Amino acid sequence: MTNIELNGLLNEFLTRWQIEDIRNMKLNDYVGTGNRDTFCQWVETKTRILGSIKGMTSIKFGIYERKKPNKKPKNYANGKKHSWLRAYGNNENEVFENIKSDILQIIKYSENGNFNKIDDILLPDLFKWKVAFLYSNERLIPIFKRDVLFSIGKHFGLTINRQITISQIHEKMILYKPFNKSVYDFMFELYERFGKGEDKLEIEKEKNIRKRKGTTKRNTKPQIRTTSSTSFIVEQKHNKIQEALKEKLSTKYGEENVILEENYVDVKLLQPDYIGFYEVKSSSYASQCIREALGQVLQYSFCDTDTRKKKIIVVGQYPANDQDLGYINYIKEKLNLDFEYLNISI
DNA sequence: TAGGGCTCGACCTCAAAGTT
DNA sequence: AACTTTGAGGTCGAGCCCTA
Repeated sequence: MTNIELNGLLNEFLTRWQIEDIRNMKLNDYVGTGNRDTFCQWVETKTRILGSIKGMTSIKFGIYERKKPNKKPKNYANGKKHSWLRAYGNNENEVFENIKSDILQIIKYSENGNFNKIDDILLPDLFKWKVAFLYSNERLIPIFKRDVLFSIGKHFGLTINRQITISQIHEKMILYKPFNKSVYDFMFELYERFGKGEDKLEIEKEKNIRKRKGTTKRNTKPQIRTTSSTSFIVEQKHNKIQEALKEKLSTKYGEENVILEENYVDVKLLQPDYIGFYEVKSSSYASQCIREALGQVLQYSFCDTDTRKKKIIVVGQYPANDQDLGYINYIKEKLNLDFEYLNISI
């Protein structure tokens, strides 16, 4: 499974389960026996290769449909067909609405990078952090098993006691992710070191399964969809950032000085003493945005015939972290460019 | 080619350990 | 003490391969 394929699977998930789909979701779209297209099926099984949350029972979803309606587990609340965590309410509908609103919260927090707020959500860790990962724009490392997380946390210098939160460990992992490695590469690396023996086996097994399946018809389908869905998601994000940037610049400099999409330049800003070329990128890390944008922007500013001074600004969604800043300074130094990185949150 | 045996994944139950 | 989390393990059925 290459990074591109993993990324394609993620985008397939995000295309199938957009926020609107979740808002409109009914209980039987969420969990259900025999239905392969439920949200929980996607999170647990279809995207298993993006970080497994197999192991615990279906109660990790907060509510599940029992295969044998008559066998009622005594630890949970039971309806005719469903069982759920008592804390979520007294009947199926109430419980499901509460869980749905929690899931929407998780997605919102995750998209905005407010990972510490996710700790307080009632759903079991395994499931809620997988959901968070899927919507995090690859800004979490997909490792979810408690013990493995604890070993990793310890390795990164955290004191593991009962006060430690999962988000703290995730923040550490993100911090230590080398910027030239994908979250999946880093996940495999960490799992190699900190996953227990049996877990390693499971991953090996999965790898083999994927390899074998790679040649069958079944696997070509998602790959074909991959390309289109990738650009779909990326485009959506790009447009959102571009809109937000335009708003911000218009407010500050006046609408008449902000030009969209002229000669393929995402946003151009006209000022008496300079022209700003803004190139918008949707990647998850500042360094990546810069890498993708620089060539383009240099060319635009070179081709523009205006004699005013030219400023180049690469725009991404997230603030630059320490590694990104190092990269930015390096480029500035080496290339002697009037160049900035700007983040616009959406 | 029917059917026995086997494996594997999916789903589920149980109970111990942990938490509040 | 009551409830939640978690690992271990059981059951079921689909799919595969082998053999009569």
